[in-house]
Amino acid sequence: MRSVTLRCCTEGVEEREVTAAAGLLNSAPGKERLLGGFWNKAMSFIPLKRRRAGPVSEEPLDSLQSLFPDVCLFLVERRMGSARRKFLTGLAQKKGFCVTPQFSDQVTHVVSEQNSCSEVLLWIERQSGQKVQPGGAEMTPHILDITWFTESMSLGKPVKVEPRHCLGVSDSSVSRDKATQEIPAYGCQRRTPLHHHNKEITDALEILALSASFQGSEARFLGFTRASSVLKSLPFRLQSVEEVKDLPWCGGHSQTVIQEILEDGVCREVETVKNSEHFQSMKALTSIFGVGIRTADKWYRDGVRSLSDLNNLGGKLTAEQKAGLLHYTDLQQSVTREEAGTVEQLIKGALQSFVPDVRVTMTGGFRRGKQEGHDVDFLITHPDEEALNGLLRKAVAWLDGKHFERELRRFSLHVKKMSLNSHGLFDIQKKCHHPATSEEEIFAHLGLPYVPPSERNA
DNA sequence: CGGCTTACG
DNA sequence: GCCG
DNA sequence: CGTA
Repeated sequence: MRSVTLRCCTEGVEEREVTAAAGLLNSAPGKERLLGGFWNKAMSFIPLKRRRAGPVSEEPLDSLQSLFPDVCLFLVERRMGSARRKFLTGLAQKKGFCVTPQFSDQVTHVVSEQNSCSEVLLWIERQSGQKVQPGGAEMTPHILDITWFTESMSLGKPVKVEPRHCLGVSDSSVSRDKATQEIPAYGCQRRTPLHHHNKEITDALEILALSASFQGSEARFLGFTRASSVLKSLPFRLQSVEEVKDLPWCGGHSQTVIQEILEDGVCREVETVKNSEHFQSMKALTSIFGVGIRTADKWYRDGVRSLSDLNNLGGKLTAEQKAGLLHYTDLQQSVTREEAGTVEQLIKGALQSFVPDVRVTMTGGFRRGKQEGHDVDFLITHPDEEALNGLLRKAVAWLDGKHFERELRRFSLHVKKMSLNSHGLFDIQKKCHHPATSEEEIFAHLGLPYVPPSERNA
């Protein structure tokens, strides 16, 4: 096992991390040290005296009357889930929209997420017993995608209904051609499951990405990584290279790779890279904690090829690298999901014996559904801070999945002109922070459909 | 042809 | 490497 | 420069 990372948030204190040293859990004294080691540090972030949760100014319901009398929303809970529906309802009400919990003929805008039009109609009919006829008589509701909702929330008023917001009237009228479906360009606009249909190809592209980074080209690394990410989000298995011609990021070089894998099962360039001494050495050397590309490459030019060659390097190692080498095998061990769960219970139980209302949430790879990982991430939070500062900082920490997070920040900056940093969203042009209290609100404010953690493996 | 996440130790 |  |  590699490490346990805790992000600790408390009132008035910047988010801080405490990382326990590696391999401790495996030994009996290790457990002691695991808890003892970062324990005091972790506890020191939590106020000794529990502050009373401050007077939370609950907005009275009658102040939430609709600003838009001719608009009545109904949110379809199917595939949205009650928690998210509740959240979106609150968001809309805060912005002055009327949202009805029950479908009725008062409803003007039906909003759904991940349902087809016919699914929505069927669902409403079964739930409410009412027949809905979209596009028929003039007083019938719009059947809309969540995009209409998020755009309206961004603007603070109902946007004009456009064809792109509407779910197709009949499923057959919508093109079902899998090759022509629009795949958005940013990873944070797509759902990316951990397990997908084109692993052979994405593995190949990721080898080339890694190789590019070993050659010092972060840019080419990104190129291959984005191509790989797009293919991970495809809901089907590629059969021909033609199918990627219109996909973002799948340009000439990537297409060559894809075609070769599809036709021969292997790609010549990828095999060459995998067999190359530089690639193998760089992979071995950078696997040492504290050794990055620059150091590894310098060592390579000095003739170092493997870990054992490092003994001849003598004192040329930094303290961190010596530690990295010392704990090398420990650090290489991986943790199973079950072990992570055990650690979670261990930490949760122990922490809560001190401070009853502390909350422990697992984040990182396991939250995204991975069965194995090289570290376990937790977020430790305390209600005092939640009441005061909201959940945003934690939310940002939740937006994991390295590439996903990177894409989210790039989208935020380039499309929305907002910087997404550890303090939340900062509007560059208006020079102001946007009040956001949860992970979902970040997506909403960026006008993005919500992507659950398990689909952030971009 | 410029740009490619962000912050921290 | 790929896009705007 | 390295880590996440």
